[in-house]
Amino acid sequence: MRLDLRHLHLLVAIDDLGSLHAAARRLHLSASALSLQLRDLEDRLGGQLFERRWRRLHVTPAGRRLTHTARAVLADLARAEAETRLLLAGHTGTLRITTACMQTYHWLPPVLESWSRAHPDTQVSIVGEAGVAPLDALRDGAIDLALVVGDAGDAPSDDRVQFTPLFRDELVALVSPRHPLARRRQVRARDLAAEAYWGAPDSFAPGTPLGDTLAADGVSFTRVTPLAYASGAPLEMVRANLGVTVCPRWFAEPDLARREVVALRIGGGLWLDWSAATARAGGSPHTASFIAEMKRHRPTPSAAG
DNA sequence: TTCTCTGAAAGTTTCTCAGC
DNA sequence: GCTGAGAAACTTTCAGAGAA
Repeated sequence: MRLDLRHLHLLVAIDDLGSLHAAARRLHLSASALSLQLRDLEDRLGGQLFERRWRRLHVTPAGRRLTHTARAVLADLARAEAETRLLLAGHTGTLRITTACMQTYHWLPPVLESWSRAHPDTQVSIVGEAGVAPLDALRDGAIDLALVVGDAGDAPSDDRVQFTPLFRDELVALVSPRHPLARRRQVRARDLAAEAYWGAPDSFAPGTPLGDTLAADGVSFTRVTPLAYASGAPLEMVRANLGVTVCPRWFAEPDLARREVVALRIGGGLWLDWSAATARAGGSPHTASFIAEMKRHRPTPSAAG
């Protein structure tokens, strides 16, 4: 069994466009050539990748699996090609970063914009998949810099990783102004546990500030709807008075300013210390200037509570 | 010889439109 | 609104050409 690059291009083009004819136009081939390629690929794999329905091709579950990988491989290859061109042209390379928390993408754009203007020869690449285990990615050399919660005191002892404190922000509970808890300035973990929770379950996983507070009170959320913070959906649910969510105060600052939600301190206050983790040796020479740029754009003390 | 391509032709399905 | 004819669009198959 041997998959060629042309097969990957074929899969993605048909999946995108829904027909062999359109895919052929995109790939600058004849439809008959693509038909043969597709049949060849299906013969090699021993099954259908696209279901022929009338004049359209619909991807099968098996085809979807392979198409997903084809997209990733082609995207990776395109990145590698672009970076290689930059290197060959004398540019200084790429700064690869990741973050352990999707919420940071709200303040990263101005950092990226400002830093890229000052470093036009260096491309910043956000390695999203490394966010799952950023320190591992750092040790493996897959990234140059990771935005993480915590510092050297929280991480397992490792001489290869260096932490630079960036800022501290407060984790608050958000409710609608119409919610009964909205009249309070402060809530206990057990008050929140009785509510419907909208947000990522890993935000109250064991070891997180919220998870530890819930555990200390001997309670846990029973009605949880997993939603990505980056989608904005948890805040929409809170605004509709359908429950609570917990996130950094600065993240909800626009909604707080418009009085569309109310922020409540949890217990005596839950705090997140954000750091930039970098490799002590062998990393990109640009990490220091990027960290300096992040410090310039960090959430302000008033927004961070 | 093998692989990959093009072009022609056949067959299928959808779209459009006139006629009822 | 329904029906049928013709046009258009599409996939598939086949024969043959060109490159390695």
